[in-house]
Amino acid sequence: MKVQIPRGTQDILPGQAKIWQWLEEKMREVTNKYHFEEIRTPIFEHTEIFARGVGDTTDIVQKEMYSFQDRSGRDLTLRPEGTAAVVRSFVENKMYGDPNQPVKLFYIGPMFRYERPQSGRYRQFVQFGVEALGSQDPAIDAEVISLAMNIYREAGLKNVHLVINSLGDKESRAKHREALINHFRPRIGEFCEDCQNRLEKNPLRILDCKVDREHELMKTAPSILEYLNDESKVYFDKVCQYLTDLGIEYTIDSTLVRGLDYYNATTFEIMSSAPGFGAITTLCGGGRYNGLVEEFGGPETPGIGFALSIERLIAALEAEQVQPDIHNGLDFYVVALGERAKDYSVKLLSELRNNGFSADRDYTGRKMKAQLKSADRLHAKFVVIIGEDELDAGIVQLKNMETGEQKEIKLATFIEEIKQFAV
RNA sequence: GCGGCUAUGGCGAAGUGGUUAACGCAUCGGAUUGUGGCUCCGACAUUCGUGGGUUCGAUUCCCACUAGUCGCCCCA
Repeated sequence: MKVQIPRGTQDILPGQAKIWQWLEEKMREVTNKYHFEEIRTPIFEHTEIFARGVGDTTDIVQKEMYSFQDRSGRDLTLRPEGTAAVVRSFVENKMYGDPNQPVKLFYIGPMFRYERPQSGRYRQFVQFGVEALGSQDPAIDAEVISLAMNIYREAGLKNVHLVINSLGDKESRAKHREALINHFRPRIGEFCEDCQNRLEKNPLRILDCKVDREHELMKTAPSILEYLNDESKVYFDKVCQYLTDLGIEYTIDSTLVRGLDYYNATTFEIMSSAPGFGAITTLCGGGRYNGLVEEFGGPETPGIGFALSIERLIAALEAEQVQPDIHNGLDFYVVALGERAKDYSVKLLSELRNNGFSADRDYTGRKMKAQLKSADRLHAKFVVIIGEDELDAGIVQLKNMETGEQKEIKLATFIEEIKQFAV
């Protein structure tokens, strides 16, 4: 038997888990302020949900899904992203009938994609995401973006920047796509192999090719922004205006393309510019998905959301050397010497814990010196020492590990006295 | 799916085609019968990712596999 974690997954050990808890707490605080409420959907769905929602032609659906059949032959897939499932739930639970619109939801949980792992990319990773369904007010776009920026700020990141774009509506996109193909097709032979493949599949992608970035056709390529109809243009301007009002800096990048089919109108990414960060700089991606609810059989309902990866957020924290404010001190460590004292320490520990203190002791039969060393290593604030002499005298020694001071405490009034000194 | 690099004790890390596999950290024990952080002494890899090959002999060379890591595609 191979005792080995599956590829692209990771154990989050106690030290790291503290950082996760800290971040999750921050996220709950922020979403609470913005009044988004948590939704928990299953970790797997019918494969159809993602195929339809994310798009049949996307890389996610074509080559990255963890799909399987259950014992009854149902086609199921471990969720590769959160939005499709949230929209499925929105429709299935008829949340469009909720008098409180828009419906503002957030989720946090593992996602799965069958990819070759590298820095910032895993097969199981955790996304935090937000979805606002039922409003087409540019102010909600700005609110969603501001929420994301807030999370990074609360986490303590400095080197993040927002990139925003508008893909317009279906019609604008189709026209732009056609214009791009016409622009590149006559001379596509001069481009790299990847770009030649992109021409029909996703011509927008050609624009952020790293190989051919100096080609003259790149500079003269039609921009999506020129193809926006008046309505889309006004909407996008308004989103940008709100961002400015909120004091959020951004850059407009008309080549910003998102890899999922459901996006339209506003799209955005938040990237890390921290030095030493890996090749993958996208921390967060999101956008509008008007039309997705209808795709799942619901009424016409606009939506916008984003997803961010906790793993990448933590990587960014490390790159910026942000130290989360995490304390894990132990209040008491009980040093017991001899069988009788060890027996008694069980009671002492329980008393301490029942009074709200964190407390631990040695269970490996170490000598006193080693027990104190353990207490020191665990950053215990106090050590309670109990041996034969103390037991006979009905006392314990209370030692302050920071100052080294030590005093006797009567067992009869143990907790009362402890509370005086330890609080 | 494609490519580069890597794989030695709990961790970090030297090393050699030949027989005792450096060192540092951590850990444990002792110096100090019951008092931590400093110091000193001692202990701690029948074994060098797995499988195969070359060889009198492989941890060292070759191949495959597995895993890690970084990058491409694409994405969070």
